Amino acid sequence: MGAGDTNHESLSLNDQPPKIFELFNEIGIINQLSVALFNRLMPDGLHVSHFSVLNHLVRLGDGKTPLAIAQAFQITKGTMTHTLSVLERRGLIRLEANPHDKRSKLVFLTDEGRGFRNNAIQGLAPAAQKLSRKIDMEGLIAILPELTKLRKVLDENRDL
Amino acid sequence: MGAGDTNHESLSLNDQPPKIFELFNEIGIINQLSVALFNRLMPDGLHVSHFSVLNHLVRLGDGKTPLAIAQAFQITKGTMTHTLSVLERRGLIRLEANPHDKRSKLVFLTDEGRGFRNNAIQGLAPAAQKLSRKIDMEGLIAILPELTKLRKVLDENRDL
DNA sequence: ACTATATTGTTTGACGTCAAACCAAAATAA
DNA sequence: TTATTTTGGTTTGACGTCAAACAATATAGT
Repeated sequence: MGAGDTNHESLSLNDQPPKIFELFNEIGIINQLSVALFNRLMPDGLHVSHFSVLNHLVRLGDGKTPLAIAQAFQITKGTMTHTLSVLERRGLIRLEANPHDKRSKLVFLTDEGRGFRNNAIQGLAPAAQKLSRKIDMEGLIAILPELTKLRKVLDENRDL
Repeated sequence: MGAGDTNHESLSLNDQPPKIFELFNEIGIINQLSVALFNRLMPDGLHVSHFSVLNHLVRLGDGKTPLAIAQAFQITKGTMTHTLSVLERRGLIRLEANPHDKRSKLVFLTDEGRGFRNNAIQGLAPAAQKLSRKIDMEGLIAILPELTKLRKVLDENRDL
C-alpha cells in the first residue's frame, strides 16, 4: 500500500477521487452540456425548464398545483414560483385560485403555451436526429435502470 | 399502431417522450440532488464548484490559467471569471499576471485555499460513508464508461 | 512592418437553483 | 372553540450558468 493510504473508503487527502465522484462529475458535465444545448434550441430565449413544465401539463393534464409540479421535477417550491412567473409573464400559462384550498393555486395552459410546446418540439427535432445518429442508444437505454436506482437513493437521503 | 403515431423516431407531438429524454431527465435530477447535497455539506456557504476548482489545483498543480480550468470543467470562461472572483474575495486563491502572455492570468492556491479543500473533504466524509452503504457501487462503476461515451459525443456536438 | 484575425479575460443581462424566513390558510390538537 | 402545528406559496439573498459584446494582446498573412 502507498504511503498515506488510509484504508477506509472515504476520500482521504491523498487519494485519487473515488469512482463515485468521477461518476457524479461525469453526470454533472453531461447535464451541463445537454441543458446548454437544449436551451440554445428553445425559441424566444426560454429555457428547457419552461418547456418541461409546459410539456408536463400537456402530457398529464393541466390544473395541477405549483407544488405538485415542483415535486414532479424535484425542485423547490420557491424555484417553481419563479419559473411559473416567467411562464405567466409570457402568457404561456394562467394561474387560477384553487376552489378547494385558498392557500393554493392551479396552473392552466393557454393556447400560446400549447403552441410554444409544439414549436419547441419541432425545433428540437433536427438536433435530436443528428445526435441520435452519433449515440449508442442501446447502451444508454441499458443503463437507465441503474440511474433510476441512484436517483431514488439520493431522493430518499436528502437529509444527509 | 395508435392514431397519430408517425413512425419516425423524432419526438412527435403525441408520443411519450423517447427513452433518450428520459435519460437526460434522470441525469438532470441526479445532478440536482447531488449538487444540492454537496452544497449543503460545504463550509462557509461555498459551493461544490468552488471546491472543484481548489481540488483541481491541488491535484494537478496550481499556476493554471482561468481558461484551462474552465475547459477542464466544461464551463464558459465567463463563468470561471465569476467563480474565481468569489474564491479570490474569500482569500482561497491568488491571481497573478502571466509573464508569458499579458492577456492572461495564473491561478495560485493560498494556504487558506488548501485548508478549505481539506476541511471540505473531512466534512464530506460522513455523508459519503452513509451514502456508500446504500448505493450499488458495482452497478454504478459499470455504467461509467457508457456515460463517458455520451459526454464525449455531447462535447463534440456543441454546435448543433 | 502592417493589417486582419484569433484568443484571453471581463462585463452584462437573463435564467436557474437552493435555503431560510415569512404569510396566510388549513388541519389538528387541546 | 381556541390554540398549535403544518402546509402552499412568495420573497430574499447568494451562487451558478450561459450567450453575446467588449477590450487588450497575440498571431498570421500579406
